[in-house]
Amino acid sequence: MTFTMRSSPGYLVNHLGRLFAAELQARIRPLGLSVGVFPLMLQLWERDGLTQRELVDRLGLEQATVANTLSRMARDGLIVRRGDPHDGRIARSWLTERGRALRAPAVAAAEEVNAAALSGLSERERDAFVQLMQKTIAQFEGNAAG
Amino acid sequence: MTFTMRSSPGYLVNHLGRLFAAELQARIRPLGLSVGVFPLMLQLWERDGLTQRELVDRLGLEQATVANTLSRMARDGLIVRRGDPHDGRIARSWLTERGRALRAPAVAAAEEVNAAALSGLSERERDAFVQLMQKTIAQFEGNAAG
DNA sequence: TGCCACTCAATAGCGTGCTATGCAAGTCAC
DNA sequence: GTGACTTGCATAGCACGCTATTGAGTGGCA
Repeated sequence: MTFTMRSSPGYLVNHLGRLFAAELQARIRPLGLSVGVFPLMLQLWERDGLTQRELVDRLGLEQATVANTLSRMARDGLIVRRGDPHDGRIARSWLTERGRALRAPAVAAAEEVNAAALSGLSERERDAFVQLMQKTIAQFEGNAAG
Repeated sequence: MTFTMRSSPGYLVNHLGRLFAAELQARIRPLGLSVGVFPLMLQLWERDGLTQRELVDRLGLEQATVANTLSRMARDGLIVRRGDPHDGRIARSWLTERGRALRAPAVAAAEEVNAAALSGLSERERDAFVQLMQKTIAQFEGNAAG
């Protein structure tokens, strides 16, 4: 059994990830969003005023990555960062009006991308696909920490 | 049906891609390789002396990405680039001895990552997973060009 | 022959991820 | 209360992907 890219799960998942990201990028760019900020926005739309640490824990990104992304988001007027009155180390991120207003169109865009990408699969296959990914992610995160 | 990250194929595939990449990175770093060069090395191990254009076509990356990656590979002594004697525009990439020697351990590392990642799935599930990814990739590439 | 269009590759500039490091603020031991 | 540890965030520097632009070489055609 020789190793080939086209049958390597690692390669396939990365390649597919790029395709998804490019498609989403194209659809949310007109809104002034980009793929990197999207997961952060999802969290903040859910609940405002999170700390950087909380975002790191929820998203599985590194602290430095979140710090950089928040900086861009602040620069682009999606959020404002304000210190916590009780703990001087903490900076909480709050959506601006503009950031808040993007929720519906952005989520719609993401749903469109998902639907288009999986349009060649049956309902059953789609569910299986999602479950296989969740299971594999759990496998990774079950090992070394999370 | 509300939108959630944990059930969004796009988010899952990207998250899983990062996990795979991190795991592979950790295993091939001791060899002096990184995840970005890996697909290019696979092509060159298969056949030496490819042009940048040929690599772009085989890998579905942008020309600029391949150019940058080849530069790093040359800097790190994995390849040498030599012009084509018949066409002055073309630069072909040739593996160095060192680059050539890394094939076996690098492929072994990738196979280990795949095996570890999918160790929680049955044989049947693994096959289904790979097929679902191939099918979804084909769906994407079937649309706008390839 | 001389020009134009095309192709190939390099480069600039940026987003998004990482590791490593530093600093300021809080906390705990004593 | 002081010193040491911990926690939260920022920054530097790099890999790796992208778009856009540039420049050099080829080839066709008037």
